[in-house]
Formats: sequence, structure tokens, C-alpha cells
Amino acid sequence: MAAPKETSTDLAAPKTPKGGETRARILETALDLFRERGYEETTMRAIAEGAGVSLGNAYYYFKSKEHLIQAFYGRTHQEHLEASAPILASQSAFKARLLGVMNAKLATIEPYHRFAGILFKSAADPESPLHPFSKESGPVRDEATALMREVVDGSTIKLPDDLRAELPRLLWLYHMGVILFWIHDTSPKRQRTRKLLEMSVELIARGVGIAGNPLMRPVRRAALRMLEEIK
Amino acid sequence: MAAPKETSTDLAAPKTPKGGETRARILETALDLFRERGYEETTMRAIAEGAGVSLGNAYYYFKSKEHLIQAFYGRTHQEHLEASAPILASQSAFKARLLGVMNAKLATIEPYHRFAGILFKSAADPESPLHPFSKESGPVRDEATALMREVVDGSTIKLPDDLRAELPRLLWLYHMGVILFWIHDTSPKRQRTRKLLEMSVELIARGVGIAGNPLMRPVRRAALRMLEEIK
DNA sequence: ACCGTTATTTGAACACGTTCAAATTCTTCT
DNA sequence: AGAAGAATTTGAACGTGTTCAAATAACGGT
Repeated sequence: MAAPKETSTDLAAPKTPKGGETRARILETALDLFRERGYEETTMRAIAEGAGVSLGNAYYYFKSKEHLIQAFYGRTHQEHLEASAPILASQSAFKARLLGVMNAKLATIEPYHRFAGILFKSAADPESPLHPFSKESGPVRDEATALMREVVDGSTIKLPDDLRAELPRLLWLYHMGVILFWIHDTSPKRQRTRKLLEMSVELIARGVGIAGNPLMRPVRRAALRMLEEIK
Repeated sequence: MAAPKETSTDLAAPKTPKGGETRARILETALDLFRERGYEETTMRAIAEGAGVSLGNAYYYFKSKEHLIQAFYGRTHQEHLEASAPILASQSAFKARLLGVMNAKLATIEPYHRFAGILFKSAADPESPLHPFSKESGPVRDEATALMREVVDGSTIKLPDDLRAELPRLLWLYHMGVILFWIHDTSPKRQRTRKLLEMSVELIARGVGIAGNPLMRPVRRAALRMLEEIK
């Protein structure tokens, strides 16, 4: 397993072994507290104290409280990649691959359900470094899209080339939508999200099949042209 | 035109004429400042000062800074309703009605583009009173969905009943998506959003047509069943 | 081993959102 | 008109995220 290199999005990279340790300690403490108490309830002072550093020191490594979330983002993505690997290695059907990868995602983030809301809180704030389309989120977003490309291209599904090229981005969007739903899902064991996943993956598979039909070509072209427009 | 009754979502309803004036003054000042400087840059103290009241007084009428947004939400929705009326009265084609209503929406919120980001910032925070699925947003959401139902039912489009029943909710979701895009759109005159609107409305019309095809019945049923599941 | 430079760490300060008990004003009833 | 009660308004206080100048520690070259 490759060293779980932190994403490049965190601003103050430590330039000394000791600095690295301090930084890791802060992040670890923060994620623990977030998991236990939630985001709003966790104060920067508590994080600093828990990590055994001064308040200002925490800000030396993380530009803001939000940037701690960014780090969390990168970390769970890494875990998701690792959890997805066996599925992608063993499954060849598109539906199974997509379902497996999505389930892996939910399993990865489940421990953080209480505080995950905040992760997307800034999704629509163009000023925030956090929103999924921001430059700072770029690397993680690209990797996540690449994962979806792997889901598609590693499968046995037959697809017109234009759709094949664009589908990963669409699946990434879909995956964001599912997470949005998951955040609001308080049913036991996230049953509702599981149900949604099951049904939506089935629908996507069917929809993709239909979209591949030659009769659909004009519509498909129009849709893809629109996606091109807004990229 | 009915009195532009404020939505019921703001907690401290004034019980005296004078109270009503104060409340209105605060809201007016807040929206002005939001428009001029943006949300984060506007402080509650500045709002209070601008409205000529004390800081605590502002909190007597608005439970929090976020609740001022809720009020904004209700207000622009009212304006949108009014701007939509002539379109709904004059157009009968589904496409024209949808496009008209969506354009009206964008025109209504355009002055607030700078600060609208914040409006959706809490879209994914289940704790926030602001997110579109919250109880406090319920009334506005229902009214907006009703508007979409009016778009559909007042048009000449032919639709299977099951789809007709669900389509308004889908269009509401679509409308949220467009706004999300609009928030991030910094192109001159929001050209990119306009382009997206044009193309997406066209696609929706086509898609709805296709979905109505008898051959699509099984897929449509599956899709609607899923929507039922997650309602 | 020393010194300049760079990296890290500190603690105090600031501005902001929010709360609340107390003061004031308004309304209503007699 | 006056008193009791309700609605409104105030201002000070608290806790939070964030900033920053200054102090300390680590490093690299000589």
C-alpha cells in the first residue's frame, strides 16, 4: 500500500520531520473530535489542547478550520480507493462495479456521518476552498473521476465512444448526489440510501443501455454537447 | 396582487405596528448590505447600526444571521411568482413555460448573485434551518413545487399520469441544480447559465417526450418507484 | 563550535455571532 | 388617568475563529 500521501491542498506543508509529526497530531485529534462531537461543537482550542499545541500553532499548519475538512476529504478518498481496489479487480460487470464502488464509498465515510454534513456545507459557496468545483478540491475531484473511469473502462459494457468519454464525469456527479442524500439519511443502517443505491444503479445501467441505442443518437449528442458547454 | 406576506419561517413575528416597522427596517438594511458587500462581510452590528437599532434588537426579530437569509428566500420567491405570472398566462407550450419561468427566476435573483452563494451554503447541512429539505424551508419549497406543477399542468403537453404527478418535484430539483450552476457562473451576463438553460430545457422537453413513449413504460415505472422511495 | 537563517511555537489580541437580564416603551383594562 | 402586563429595546458579556508580532528551536554552512 502506497504511503497515504496527504493531498496537496493543505497549505503549510511541514518542512521538517518534527513539523510533520505535529501536523499529523493536529489532524488526528481534529478528526477524532469531529467524529465524536461533530464539527460545530469542536473548537479549535479543543483541537489544539488535545494535540498538545498552542492555538496559534494549529493555524500554522491549517489555514482555517475548514481546511481541516479538506484534509479529511483527501484522507477518506484514499481509503475509498483502497477499498475499491478488490472490487475493481474481481468484478467485470458495469453494474456490479458501480454498485461495489459506491458501497465502498458509503462504508468509508460512515464513521463520519454525524459531521459529514459540514463537508458539503460549502458545496455551493464559490468563495470557499471546499466546494467540489474549487481549485483546491481539484486533485481529489480528478482522482475520484478517474476512479469512475476505471469503473467504466474496466467493465464489459458496450458504449459509444462519446458517451464513454463523458460518463465518468456524470458518475462523479451522481456519486455526489448520493452522498448528499446519505447525509440526510437517518434511517437505521442507512437503509434508505442503500435502497436508493440499488435502484439508481439499476436505472443508470438501463439508462446507459438506452442511451447507447442508435435511435437515441441525436438526443445523446445534444446532451453531451450541453455537458461540453458547461464543463 | 396579494399582500406580499412574509413566509411563516421567521420566528419572532412582531405583535405591534411599530415592531413590524422595526423588523422591516432591519430586513431591508440587511438585504441592502448583503447585496453591496456580500454576506460574510456584512456584520450583524453593521445591520443593526444601519437600521438604527441595537445589536440585541436585531436578534429579537431574527433568531440568527442565517434566518435573515431565510427571509430573503421567501421574498425572492414572492417576486419570482409575480414575474412568472405573465409568462404562465401567455404561453401554453411546455418548453416556453419552463424556459420563461426559469429565466424569470434568474432575473429575480440576479441582483444578489454576489451573496447568493451563501444561500445554498447550508444546502447540505442537515442541522441548518436553511437547507432546502428542512422543515423551515418547507413552505417555500412547496410553493416552488406548486409553481412547477402549474408549468406542467397549464401546458399542452401530453403525459402519462404517473409522470405528470412526479414531474413538478423533478423540475424543482432541476431548478435547484441550475441555481447551483448560476452561483458559480461568473461569465458576462451569465451567458453560460443562459446557454445551459436553453439547452437543458430543450433536453428536458425531449426527455419527457421519450419517457412518455409506451416502450419506456418499464423504465419509467422503475424510475418513479425510486422517487417514491426517497420522497 | 558558532552564527545567520529558516521553521516552528507561543500567547495575547481582535472581530464577530450570539445570549440575556434588565430597562424602557407601548397597550389594555378599569 | 393610572396601573398591570406585554412587547420591545438596550448594552454588556461570552465563546468562537482568526491574526500576528515576538520568542524559541532546528538547521546548514563555515
